[in-house]
Amino acid sequence: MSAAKQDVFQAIADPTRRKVLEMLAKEELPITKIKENFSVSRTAIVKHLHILTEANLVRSRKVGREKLYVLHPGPLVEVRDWLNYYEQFWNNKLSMLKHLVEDDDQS
Amino acid sequence: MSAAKQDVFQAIADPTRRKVLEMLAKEELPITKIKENFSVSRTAIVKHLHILTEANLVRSRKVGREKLYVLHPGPLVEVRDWLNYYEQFWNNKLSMLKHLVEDDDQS
DNA sequence: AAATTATAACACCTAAAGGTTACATATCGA
DNA sequence: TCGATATGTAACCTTTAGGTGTTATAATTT
Repeated sequence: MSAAKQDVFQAIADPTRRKVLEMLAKEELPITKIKENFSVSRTAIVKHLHILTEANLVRSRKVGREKLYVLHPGPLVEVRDWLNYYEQFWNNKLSMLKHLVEDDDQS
Repeated sequence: MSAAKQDVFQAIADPTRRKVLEMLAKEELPITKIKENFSVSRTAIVKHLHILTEANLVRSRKVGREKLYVLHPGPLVEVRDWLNYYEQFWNNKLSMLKHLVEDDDQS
């Protein structure tokens, strides 16, 4: 009965959404306050908040006429777990894969 | 003079690309071999490889008529650094933010 | 009660993402 | 050299992402 949940990787792909997450990590904020930090419309921000909510990365509660959003970091564990698999490569623990991290990295 | 580089967060947002990365972490592979693991067309795979290349997540070299791809994990550091900022929340180190990780997580 | 403020709900637009088919080119093996 | 194999790429299609503006509803303030 659950609608197709938004993928956390897809949710954090957008720079605006990452910035929103950063704001909500520091404090609980209503939509209007969040919007103040961006040049896009409030409607656009609301859409991003919907996506973040579907990915379970934020939670909201209604207080008076305001809707307050806050970070819910739980799903980020999935990203961390995914990353952990690749840690071994830049940690240089597998000598047979040493060449992968030895060459110059122009990024 | 550099073309707008692909964002690594955007590059890893697609499940197919993540699966490709996983394959290339294990061994260097030509396009045709990569394609065998997916039901999409070879052209689609090539496009994904282009995006991964632009994000500098893979490297390739031509050997005979084959083009061999391999993982280049370097740019993943950016994701790790980004994640590290959020580690504190699920590590429960900031008591004032305890409520963020205490509630049930239905994911 | 009236004016203001915060959010919700639509309808709509454009560009990009992700996919396809078709065709061209290059290399290998016999 | 010829056929099979590997890749490059152009043209096209459909869906979605990210954005807009407008209108409606609910709570607050004066």
